[in-house]
Amino acid sequence: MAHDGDTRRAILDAAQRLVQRHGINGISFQHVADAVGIRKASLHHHFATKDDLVRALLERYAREFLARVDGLFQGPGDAPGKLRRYVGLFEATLRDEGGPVCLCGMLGAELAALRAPSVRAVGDFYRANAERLAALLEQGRRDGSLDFEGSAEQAGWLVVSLLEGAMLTVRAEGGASRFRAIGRQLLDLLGAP
Amino acid sequence: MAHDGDTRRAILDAAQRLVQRHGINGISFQHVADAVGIRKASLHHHFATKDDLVRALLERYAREFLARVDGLFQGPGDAPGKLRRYVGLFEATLRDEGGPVCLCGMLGAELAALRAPSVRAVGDFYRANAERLAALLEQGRRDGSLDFEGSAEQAGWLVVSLLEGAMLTVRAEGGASRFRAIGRQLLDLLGAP
DNA sequence: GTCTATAGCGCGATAGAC
DNA sequence: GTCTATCGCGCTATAGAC
Repeated sequence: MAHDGDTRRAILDAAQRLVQRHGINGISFQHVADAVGIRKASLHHHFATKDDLVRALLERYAREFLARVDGLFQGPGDAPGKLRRYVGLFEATLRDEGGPVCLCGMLGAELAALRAPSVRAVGDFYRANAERLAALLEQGRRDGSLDFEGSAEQAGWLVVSLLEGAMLTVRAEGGASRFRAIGRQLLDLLGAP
Repeated sequence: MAHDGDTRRAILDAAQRLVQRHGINGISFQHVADAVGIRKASLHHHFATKDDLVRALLERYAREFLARVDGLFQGPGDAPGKLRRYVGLFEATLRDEGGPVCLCGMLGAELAALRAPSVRAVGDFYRANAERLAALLEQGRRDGSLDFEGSAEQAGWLVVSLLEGAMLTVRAEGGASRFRAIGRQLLDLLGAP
């Protein structure tokens, strides 16, 4: 590799894909090294322990995903349209080869294998999404483009839990088309036109 | 042990608790044997391979959970009340010590580690729940005790995905109280009084 | 920064005594 | 049916040459 940063990025890319499919307990340094095309010892040079790798994966994933969400929510369009495209962010992941799910959905299931800082990072990711959704839902309800009962804050948490859960369940039954149908049903329940 | 069936049941009980907390990739025969108080080799006498153990766990879990659902849905009460108690079935699991989740929610995340028959068993569990929920939701909408947009079938899938997802996400952020709040929000969105 | 080699341990699974 | 002992392998992590 020409630059050290290139190898580091290649490792994170390969590791993320593998964890999204198999989980952190389902992969090893050997699997990641094989996918990158380097030796196991070289991987340890960039990430000394598995925990270091997990923390780097979580940091990058949350930063990039939330940047996309902010770009979407702060851009033009009404609340229902933004919600549809938000669901599309998850759906795009699911359509990739090998049935990957949201990194934080997978690690949420394997929470017992994570150290406290990573547990917090997973929870922070859920919370950051729920808060952004709550603001969007409240705005949509105020301007009349959405119509639903209950608090926008709890509705935001419901949307996060639903999308994380749907990514996991549809791999066993229904696939991406079922995920799309669940996304449409969610918009129906939130009173989107 | 007096009867062989007692040991078998003790193994299944211990293994289920461990898998619900750590996942199938997060436990070993050694962990299960320690929890039961027998040796690893004795465990292999009852379940020759890990796959045999997983299949037995799935068979028993689905049978017992769906029996509870059927008893609930076929009993007295209106649709909103039955839905509330259905959510309570999941909530009861979550309140136990050590943060266990639905066995099939956990195994849905670790689907890549399962053989085809177990993958089918997980999908069948989701489907069985979604179908029972769809019938209940449709009945509630017809008798006016529920009020929501979209197809009851898709709404059933939404409820399953939401509850499986919420069990996983609230372990990282919010705990059982957040799960209850999400359950209430779901009933709001479905037009329950 | 990448490599070969290896330490030290836990894993699933099996053999065979009692 | 439960046990001790062990096989062969994969794991995380490290040492040290290049």
